[in-house]
Amino acid sequence: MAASGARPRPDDGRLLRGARSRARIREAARALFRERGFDAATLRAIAARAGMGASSIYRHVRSKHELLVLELAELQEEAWREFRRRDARTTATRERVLRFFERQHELLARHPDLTVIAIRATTYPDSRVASRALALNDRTIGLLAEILQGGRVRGDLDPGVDVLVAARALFYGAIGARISWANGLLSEGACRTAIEDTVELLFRGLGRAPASP
Amino acid sequence: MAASGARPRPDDGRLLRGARSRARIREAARALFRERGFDAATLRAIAARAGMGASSIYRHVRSKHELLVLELAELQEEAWREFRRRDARTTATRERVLRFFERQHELLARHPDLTVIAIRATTYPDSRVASRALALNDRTIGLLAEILQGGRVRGDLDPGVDVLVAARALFYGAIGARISWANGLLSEGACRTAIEDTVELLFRGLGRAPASP
DNA sequence: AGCGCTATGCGATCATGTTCGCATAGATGC
DNA sequence: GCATCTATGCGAACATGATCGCATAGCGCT
Repeated sequence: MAASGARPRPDDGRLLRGARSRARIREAARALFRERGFDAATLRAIAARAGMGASSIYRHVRSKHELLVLELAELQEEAWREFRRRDARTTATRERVLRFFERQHELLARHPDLTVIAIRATTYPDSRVASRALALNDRTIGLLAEILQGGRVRGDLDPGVDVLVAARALFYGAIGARISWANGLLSEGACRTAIEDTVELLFRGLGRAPASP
Repeated sequence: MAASGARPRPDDGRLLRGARSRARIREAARALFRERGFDAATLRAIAARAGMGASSIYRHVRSKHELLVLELAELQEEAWREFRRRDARTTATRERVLRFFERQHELLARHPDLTVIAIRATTYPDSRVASRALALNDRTIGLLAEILQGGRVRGDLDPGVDVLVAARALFYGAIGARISWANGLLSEGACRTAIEDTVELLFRGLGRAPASP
């Protein structure tokens, strides 16, 4: 593992070689994930494309799922950039939330496979991978909470709600729709509609009596 | 596969033997899942306990995950029985929903492993398994929708809400909390609280203006 | 140059879910 | 009773993610 201990010379030739190898591995993995999907992208194939033996990959990565997490982190970054580029803090909170899910969905829809496997990664015994996947989720939940909080201080939302709980509910509602979509039970449009419906529902609430404590 | 073609004699000795084998396999699988967890319950170990070779299992089951689905279906049944036993249709809808999640959680808490793997099963390439796992989810969503619908006709709920959307939101909210719990990020109590909070939130709604269309 | 040390790489090997070809036993038809 | 068919079972083999022990190379130190 390259990340441990003191590293006096960052220009150590070996470390540079390692960094280049890591880059090649990630590139190969990304390409193969997109070409064949996660499961069909064999470690041996990734290794071959990266120009090395399969076992060498484990010098740089703890498991195949870790490669996935790296890829997911990048996708998340991309979705966020796109969202932030167009986002205005003054927009109605509900709109902002909807826009966010739109951006996210735009990206995930291009990689249905990864969407599903991301969820799978969350269920793996290797707690390293699972918690990193969950951390990604938490980041998204955090962003949603931030949006909601903005709305709350602006008086856009019921001040009594816990924004974190709400953000979680929104997030997992979206996940649920995407699982169905990724399994072919929902068309892409229906998935988007389902997410919108969930947002709508959360804003309106189920109860008849509105602000009854 | 035993389920195909005509079966003139249901007392066919071979079929009986097959049925007994299936029963042994399921019993062995259940025991080992609980003793060691799904991943650590090797197919070869299951086979050994069932008194047969590993490959023979595949005469009765399409994959290891199918054994899981069988087990999950049984757990679901158990949770429902318990819920129905104590449920009264006249109770407040929110209470009923909370009680349902309580029963479900009681059971799942005894099998944290299965909780997680059930989600994983939902992400599997073998669409047979994935859709069966999803079907179980849909059943639960259906029950929740039924509860909500009962509340709606009784005037307990805002008549404008789509009970199915709401049921899904509730269900996936619970799933989200359980994923965190199963990964050790949430204590069991915190998981229950999180689910309750989600229910609470859904009933109250985020928006400030209550019944605005 | 020589000696350790560490990062990297590799082939053999393992564990495990799954598939395959073959064997057996029970049923059916003649 | 024999041929045939089918449900069941088995051991060998396969694919693949992961591990292990050993080799190599680049670095620092003397």
